[in-house]
Amino acid sequence: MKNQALPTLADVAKRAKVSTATVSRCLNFPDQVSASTRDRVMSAITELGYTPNFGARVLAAKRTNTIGAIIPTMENAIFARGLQAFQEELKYHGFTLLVASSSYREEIEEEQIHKLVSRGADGLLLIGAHRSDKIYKFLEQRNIPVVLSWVFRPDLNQYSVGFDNCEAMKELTNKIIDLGHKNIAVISASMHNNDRAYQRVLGIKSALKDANIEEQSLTIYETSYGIDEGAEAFKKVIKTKTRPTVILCGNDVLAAGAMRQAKKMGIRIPQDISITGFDDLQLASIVSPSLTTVHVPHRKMGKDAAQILVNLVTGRKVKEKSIKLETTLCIRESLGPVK
Amino acid sequence: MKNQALPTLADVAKRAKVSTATVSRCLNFPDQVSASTRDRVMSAITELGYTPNFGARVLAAKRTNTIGAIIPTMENAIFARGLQAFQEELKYHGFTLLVASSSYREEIEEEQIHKLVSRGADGLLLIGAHRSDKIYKFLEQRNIPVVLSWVFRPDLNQYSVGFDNCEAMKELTNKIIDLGHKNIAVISASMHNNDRAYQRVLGIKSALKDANIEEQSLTIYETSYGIDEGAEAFKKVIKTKTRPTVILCGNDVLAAGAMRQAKKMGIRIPQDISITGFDDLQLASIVSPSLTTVHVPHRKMGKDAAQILVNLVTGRKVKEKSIKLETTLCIRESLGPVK
DNA sequence: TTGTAGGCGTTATCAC
DNA sequence: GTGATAACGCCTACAA
Repeated sequence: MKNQALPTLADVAKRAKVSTATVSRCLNFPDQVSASTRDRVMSAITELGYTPNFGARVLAAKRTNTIGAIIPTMENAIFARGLQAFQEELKYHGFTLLVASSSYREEIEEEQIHKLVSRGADGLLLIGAHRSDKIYKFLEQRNIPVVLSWVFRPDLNQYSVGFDNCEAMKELTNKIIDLGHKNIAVISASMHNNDRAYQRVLGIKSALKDANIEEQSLTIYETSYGIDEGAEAFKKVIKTKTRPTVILCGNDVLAAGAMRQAKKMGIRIPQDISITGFDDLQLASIVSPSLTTVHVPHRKMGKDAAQILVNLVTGRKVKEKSIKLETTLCIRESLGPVK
Repeated sequence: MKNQALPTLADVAKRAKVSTATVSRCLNFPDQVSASTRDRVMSAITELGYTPNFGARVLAAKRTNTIGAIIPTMENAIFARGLQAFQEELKYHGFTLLVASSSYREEIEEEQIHKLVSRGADGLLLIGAHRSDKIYKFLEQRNIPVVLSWVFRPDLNQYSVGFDNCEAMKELTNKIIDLGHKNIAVISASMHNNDRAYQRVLGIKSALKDANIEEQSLTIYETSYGIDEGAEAFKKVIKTKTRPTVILCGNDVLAAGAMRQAKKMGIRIPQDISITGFDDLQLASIVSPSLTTVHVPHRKMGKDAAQILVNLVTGRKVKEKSIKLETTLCIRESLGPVK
């Protein structure tokens, strides 16, 4: 009852009075078959409501036309949007996307990588570069092409398409220093296993150094992803001895939380304190005051990553190992000069 | 070169000096195997870096422990968040999630349904109820359990877990009428193939009727999903002869767009015009004025849907065909009394 | 252009 | 507890 037999290739073949090989060809290489038999086969297929069995097909053909992607979380709009573009491009090339999420946790990501590979993913899109050598070796041994995104890391022996997190944040920090800010606080995502967050903070430090501002005056607060987390962090950060005149947040969501909390506490932005984000989510231009942030070319990143992966998987050459995309500063109302 | 042979069950068996059957048992029913041989097999597995071949497994076992989900778009946070909960619950039960998106288009959804089924999805999560009989028949014939979410539709012969879109919107509209509003405009998602949008507008009409307000005074503007679309719609709607005193938006994103445009045009919210949304995305409480909206229990919906699907797929009984979840009104600053 | 037949890596049913 | 072995549904040389 549960498994009433589904039609198979053989059923179609019988009905169309041809061999299974011919049916298979109709599906995979239609022009190797004469028009008349093809018609006969095709109508047999629709009459029977036949759908090829994916498992069998994979087993026999050894490729799946499937690309896997692992993102930290679907709840973060920036990944979702990049992935949408990635998927559209894959589809255009006849590939299917398999998504998994890691909840920002390294061991879960490894688990998901194994799962996607065992499901026959022909290639993988991963976010960021921080992961164990072991897992990179595993993928190499399995001959599974990997593209890292959200980072530009020519220093690593991996394909990557993304932007320089360090440089982007440094640029923003320079701007902030120009405005006279010296007491700077940072609300960052956990840097431990997140090289994007780490690099961003690195960018801040580098800018400070260039400006001869001592690192001592830099308060860094690490927290996890979320609006409430941003708000909570703001509470903490605001009470450091020398109150910061600006808070650089590692992403827009943390910044939105910080802004919410500031308002709640009657602290005016940017008059009393400036706040900046990173990502340029839609919400950045909607909140008021509008949020100063760094625009990330998520759609282009997704599309480029898809193209590279398709090329790698189909055995074509890929010129550059790493593609660098530009970010742009979005100076909006939430950043003002220090008084 | 491309496909250096991966270790198979047979390789493991040889190395552990047992039969393939035993290795298979170690993997699937460990306690049917003696501890000593199990240890031997397990170490052989790690030494070889063996991973089971998914395709072969599916072919032989006829089930995939995979549930498919098709959402309109990953870019809409509300779906992404519901899906996250859905996925967590599935994982807890040992199932894997396969996601696809339809771009709000019926024919693409059908295509994706076929794809997921051919990939061996044991069950399917779909959003809303609007789709052809043909596709429902297809799924029934294939014996694939389906759960609809985002809607509560006891009138249909399908499992569903969600809320009553009509009732929820009616409740909000009643509140609005209480505040004295009579000139009402609606910015809705396209209703053509979207029963959630359709039902929401139905709720508005129903409330008007109950209050003896003639439908003539109701302006409905349909548009597609997006902030910019909401802004554009606002421009149009605001210039109807009798300018509305309130605009009900079909979702928070459209509402955010409308608010942005209102500000741009110097129209004050809620003094000059009230605006409401639907979904209660995080942005609803962050924008200012904060957005009056309807809270949707997305996480519970995802979790419940996962549980039902797991039960159906594993052949267990499911008591109720439709589960109704409650929505809650979130009255915030963007809604005021009519002057 | 079409057909034959072997094999892909597992699972599961038997015996032993 | 363990081992043979027959499916599972499709692809793809190789032949015709």
